[in-house]
Amino acid sequence: MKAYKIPEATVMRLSIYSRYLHQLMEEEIDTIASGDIARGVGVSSAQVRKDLAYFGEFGTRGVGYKVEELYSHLMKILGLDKRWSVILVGAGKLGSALALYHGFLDRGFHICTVLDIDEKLIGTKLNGVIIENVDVMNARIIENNIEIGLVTVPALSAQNVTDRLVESGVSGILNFTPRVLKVPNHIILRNVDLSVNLELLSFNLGYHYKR
Amino acid sequence: MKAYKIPEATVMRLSIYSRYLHQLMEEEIDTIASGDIARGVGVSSAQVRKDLAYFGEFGTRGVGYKVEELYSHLMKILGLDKRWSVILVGAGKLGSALALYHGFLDRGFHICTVLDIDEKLIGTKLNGVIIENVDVMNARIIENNIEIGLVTVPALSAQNVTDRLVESGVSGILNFTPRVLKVPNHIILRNVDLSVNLELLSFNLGYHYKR
DNA sequence: AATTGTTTACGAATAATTTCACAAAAGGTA
DNA sequence: TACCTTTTGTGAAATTATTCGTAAACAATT
Repeated sequence: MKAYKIPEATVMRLSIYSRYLHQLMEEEIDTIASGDIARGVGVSSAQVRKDLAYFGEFGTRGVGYKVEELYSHLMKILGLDKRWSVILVGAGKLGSALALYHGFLDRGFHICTVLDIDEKLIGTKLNGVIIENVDVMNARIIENNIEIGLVTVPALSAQNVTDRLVESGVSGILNFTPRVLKVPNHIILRNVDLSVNLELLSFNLGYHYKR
Repeated sequence: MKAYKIPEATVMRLSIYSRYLHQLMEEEIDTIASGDIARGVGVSSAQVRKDLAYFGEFGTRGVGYKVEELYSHLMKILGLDKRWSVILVGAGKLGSALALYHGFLDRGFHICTVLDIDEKLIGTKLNGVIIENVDVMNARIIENNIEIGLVTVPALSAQNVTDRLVESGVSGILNFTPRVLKVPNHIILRNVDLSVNLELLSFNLGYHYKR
């Protein structure tokens, strides 16, 4: 274990492993070998061990891993042993879809503030949270200790909203718009493209390599 | 150009490039260099050229690429020059979120059938499409020429729904459940995890490599 | 206590992807 | 026409990620 730079693919897989381990816990299985995890999530056993090796030694030779123990290690590594406060900016189709989706809360991401500029939306509730005017952004971020912002506004407002999120002090931003956003170095930015997966599927269905 | 196996990362980037080119078309820019695309989407110019090189020679040395021309090449490569008929199985929180999201239709993916087993949902409309009982799956897939299925049911039903989709003749499946699904070799399967991006963010925010 | 069968951890080997660097092609200019 | 500038296309090099192969560790059994 040396752990300087962890490959993104490794982190993604850890997230997958953790979900699989959770499933095993429900099935009351308490020990598992890398090969079983591998089969369970569709990678190689060497991959599983290599991924884990970035962070330490969690297993017992000849035995495997204690499910609960490994699970909590992974959750800790992923930063999911705490509750994250999240602000959602843009309560349109995509934004409200995300707000309604339970998968985030299940993993500790609590959308505690939802903002928009549309007067028709402001004041209505989304999954129990009142949609407010973007003007209150700074106040809400500070009072709720919000660290993560989800940007689901129209492309043209994306950079503006992002700048305001940064000024207000969030540390991470998940950008759902198809725009490249500029943020200072200390801010973690990730871009999400919902339809890219469908397009990958479309490519694989259609592209039967000419030549 | 040899193009046997195209890296997945390349296909993802093509999708990004295509969106950026579309933006350029709206701005009525008609020629662009790889370096500009690169800056626009946040990769290196060599990367852009390498990615394109898998599929042919689209540019003019000393000049760059004709925006519209490259755009339509990319859309063709990605299989987005046609309309895809899509079936959505599972009209719960996540399913309805996806059905309401416009981004899919914008890229040619038309969700023309939505199924569920919940009597309370069946008969109601989602984005203009009536939710029907899963019993009609086979009929709808055939009559609408559906090739792609989105699985947004609870984890426990996922494999069952998948099997039925395969039997009914879809060629591609996008799995939104946290389960590893088994499909025959000729079926293209992709797994999507909505919260994995948030978790990657969480990891990057939290993990300041001990040792 | 010795033996056997597993399974991890990890360095080494291999494979895949990205970046580099430059010749070749095109357009513009004199 | 010759020359200059720009930018592509692409092998080669560098980097990054994955797989392989095996020693070491452990449990179970005799």
